Amino acid sequence: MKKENLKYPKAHEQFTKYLKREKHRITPERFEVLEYALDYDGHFGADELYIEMKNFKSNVSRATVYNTLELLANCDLLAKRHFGENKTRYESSFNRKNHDHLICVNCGKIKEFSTPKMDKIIEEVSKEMGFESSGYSFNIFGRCTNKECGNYSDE
Amino acid sequence: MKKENLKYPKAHEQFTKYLKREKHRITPERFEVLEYALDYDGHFGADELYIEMKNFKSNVSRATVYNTLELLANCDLLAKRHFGENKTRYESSFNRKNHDHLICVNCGKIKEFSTPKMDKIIEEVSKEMGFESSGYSFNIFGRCTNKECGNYSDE
DNA sequence: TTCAGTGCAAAAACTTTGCAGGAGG
DNA sequence: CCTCCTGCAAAGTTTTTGCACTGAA
Repeated sequence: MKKENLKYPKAHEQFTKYLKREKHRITPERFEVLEYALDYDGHFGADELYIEMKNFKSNVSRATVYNTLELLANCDLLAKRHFGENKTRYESSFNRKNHDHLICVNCGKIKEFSTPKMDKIIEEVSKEMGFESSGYSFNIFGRCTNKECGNYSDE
Repeated sequence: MKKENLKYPKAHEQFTKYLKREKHRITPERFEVLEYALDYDGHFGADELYIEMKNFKSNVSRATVYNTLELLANCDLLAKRHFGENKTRYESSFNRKNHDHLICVNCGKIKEFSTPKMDKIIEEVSKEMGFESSGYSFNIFGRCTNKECGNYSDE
């Protein structure tokens, strides 16, 4: 069941431009992955998205999902994340501002935050170390201090 | 070939204390992993260390290496790292000060840096978000700007 | 027409688990 | 003596690869 009407025309356009520029072919499967990825609420792993798509009767293969997520990350429609597990997670970065993460090691919840100070630090460090930065990851691990945190589920 | 003379008596002591406190048994295998881990130059994965130990005719099993590295991380003799690959890396944090990492996406090299500003940011964010922080990871990705960077090897 | 992209399944890379036997406390 | 720990191998998880076929340009 392919989706007929595009929910994210701007994202489609951006992806199309990228694919042309990098001389990748424009295929319906790639746009199908795009739609599901942007629809996904929160962070997801490649295999999770694949399963989700299978549940909705999509025929896109696992290999294509992995391949396409990589492309979507390359053109900044998705952001790659690593939260200390041995798997790559993605999240939509389409029309969202940059942010970093607080990860509760007790309940597993992930909160977002952002601070303008990071940019300055990265700039300073890069200059000092002879480095041209293209991205970063900043995760704080710890525990929520609110009451409802307590029932750990490892996701 | 077990190592007969201990290269890291202080670390042994610290590990022993931890094992007793947490009611884990004190076994020669665990100390053997400790020695190899602290001897390792730079960051390493669990399996890498296992192979290294095998090469030196150690009989310690894979499961024990994985288990022991986890224990060593828990008592702060090692630090766990995730550099955007889907594997856990460790590095000695015994007698070393905290530091963050610059990762060259071109040549794979990892440089270390540290800045006192991170502590302040973490404190501020934690207070603001209702969070009790116990650790963090901060990696900057980009490219070295020096000449010898150019031959990418994915390690 | 051509070759990159696809689907599928098999393999790879890393980690965890089950089990039986052995040693630490 | 009672478990916890160990070694081994098997299984689990996530990602990548090989191959034959298809469809975008």
